[in-house]
Amino acid sequence: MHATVVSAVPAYREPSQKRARPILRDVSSTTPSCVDCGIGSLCMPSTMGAQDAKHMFDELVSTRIRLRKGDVLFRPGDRFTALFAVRVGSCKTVSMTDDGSEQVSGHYLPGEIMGVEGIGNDVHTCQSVALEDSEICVLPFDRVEKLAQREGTFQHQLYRLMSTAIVRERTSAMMLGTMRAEQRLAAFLLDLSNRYRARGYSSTEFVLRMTREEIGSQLGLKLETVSRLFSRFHEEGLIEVQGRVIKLLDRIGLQQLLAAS
Amino acid sequence: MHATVVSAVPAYREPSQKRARPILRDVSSTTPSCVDCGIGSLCMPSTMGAQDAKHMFDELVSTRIRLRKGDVLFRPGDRFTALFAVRVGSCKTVSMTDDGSEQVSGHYLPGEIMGVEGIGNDVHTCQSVALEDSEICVLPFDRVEKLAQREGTFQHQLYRLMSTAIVRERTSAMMLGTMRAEQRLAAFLLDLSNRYRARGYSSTEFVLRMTREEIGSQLGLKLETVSRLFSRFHEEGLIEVQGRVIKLLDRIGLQQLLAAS
DNA sequence: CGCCGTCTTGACGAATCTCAAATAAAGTGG
DNA sequence: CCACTTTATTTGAGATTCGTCAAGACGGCG
Repeated sequence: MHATVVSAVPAYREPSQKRARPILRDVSSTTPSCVDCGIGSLCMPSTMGAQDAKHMFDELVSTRIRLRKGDVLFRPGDRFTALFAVRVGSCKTVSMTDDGSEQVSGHYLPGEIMGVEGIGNDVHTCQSVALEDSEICVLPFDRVEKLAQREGTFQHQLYRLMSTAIVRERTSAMMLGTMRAEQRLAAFLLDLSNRYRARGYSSTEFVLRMTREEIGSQLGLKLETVSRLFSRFHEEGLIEVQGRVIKLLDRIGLQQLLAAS
Repeated sequence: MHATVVSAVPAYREPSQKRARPILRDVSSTTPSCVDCGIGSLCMPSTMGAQDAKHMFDELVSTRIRLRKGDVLFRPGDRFTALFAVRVGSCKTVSMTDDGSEQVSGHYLPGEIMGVEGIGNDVHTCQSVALEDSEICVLPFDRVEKLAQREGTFQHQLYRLMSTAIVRERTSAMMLGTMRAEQRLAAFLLDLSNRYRARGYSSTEFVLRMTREEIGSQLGLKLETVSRLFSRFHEEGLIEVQGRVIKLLDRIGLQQLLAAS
């Protein structure tokens, strides 16, 4: 929809898709440093001590950006200059095929890092959009690179970050290639549940930040199919659904769905 | 099928899946160096001069391995110690979901590098199998790492390699999520054609090294569907099929298939 | 309170899978 | 090199899954 190419850092100020928005605020001065960040060492699962990791991050994070729901953090074609860590809130990434169709390709929770696919190509290849009001830590890549060069441990974390991204994409390709609709949705819910648990949130009750259409897009399904499946899972006593509020009632049952042929 | 975990380098000697095979020969001494390798700078699309790149590679390649069709280069769980560049032949990678289903996740031609997903996790997460008798260059990762540390340009190549892998996986997820069967197969053929052209082979006539089942697995389709589509493409004058020998007759037509809703 | 985006549900149709059988090709042992 | 065995491919018929189209309900926001 937008073709404008802008640098996302440090003074990113692109308006949202739907309406004019105030300039995104740099909230660095008003927020605590990485050392006190509640995310802990989730940002990069670390073999370093948590404290070491956090100090490193303090060195890396240049600014923080506040996004409002629907705001775009970066788009395809934007020059890659930084990685982005979700601090608060959540984002989706949307990719496009050459022929123009779009698909939700990623979903990022606090502590997860976006933009990795841009390393090495110097441009972003997808669009990142806030699913709710969010706060994003900006990690300028030149700093990341310098630190990686100086600190072998950190270099390894960077490799790990990229490997993880490869494995994540591959997992999602596997899901789309081998699973039926109900299995994909069950896998989606279980994955979400696990990631919430890892962040200290409830793993059995959470709010979906994506619409049925966005979930469907990520899973290669139509929104009606997603809706029907939620209803069916509900009937079968696997989950409880109230709009976007989900309760997992029978985790084992969901896991069995996955195993079933 | 096999659970044995072995180090793939330098003396990899796993028998094939079906029958005992002679120990894989290290053919380093009998083959020319990277400088003379016909692949040119394809191994890592490079911003360096081709000569520089080749010399670097000479420094990196420890041994070469000869695989016979069906031989396994590495498996999930194998310790990651090296990257593998296809020199001659071709390989597939096969990934497994937690519930045990398999899918072909990658297809590597001469000059392409396998094993990237193992960087950072220290284990391989998929299985690599030769689709035909092949020759593989082994790039021990400690050497890669050292060179990357010393040479900024090469470090960047390494990042690029990993980014490319991310984008490749994402592209394949997009295909599976948004395209219909005929579009997936058309995209598969066009991609193959482009990659053969980039290697100086005919882009209009080539031999498929995968079975219908393997192609289907990669595209999230059943072998019968792949077979039917080949027949239909043939009827429609898009391609000519003789078993695994494919001629592209109407590239435009195939591309139009992709664009079509 | 009414509008608009989102969600649910039904009926129908198309795409793809499953099962089955025949044919073709490739690999094996003599 | 041939005969035999095994594996791969093609093709058909019918079943299943999921998408499409359409209508109505729900819910949040101005």
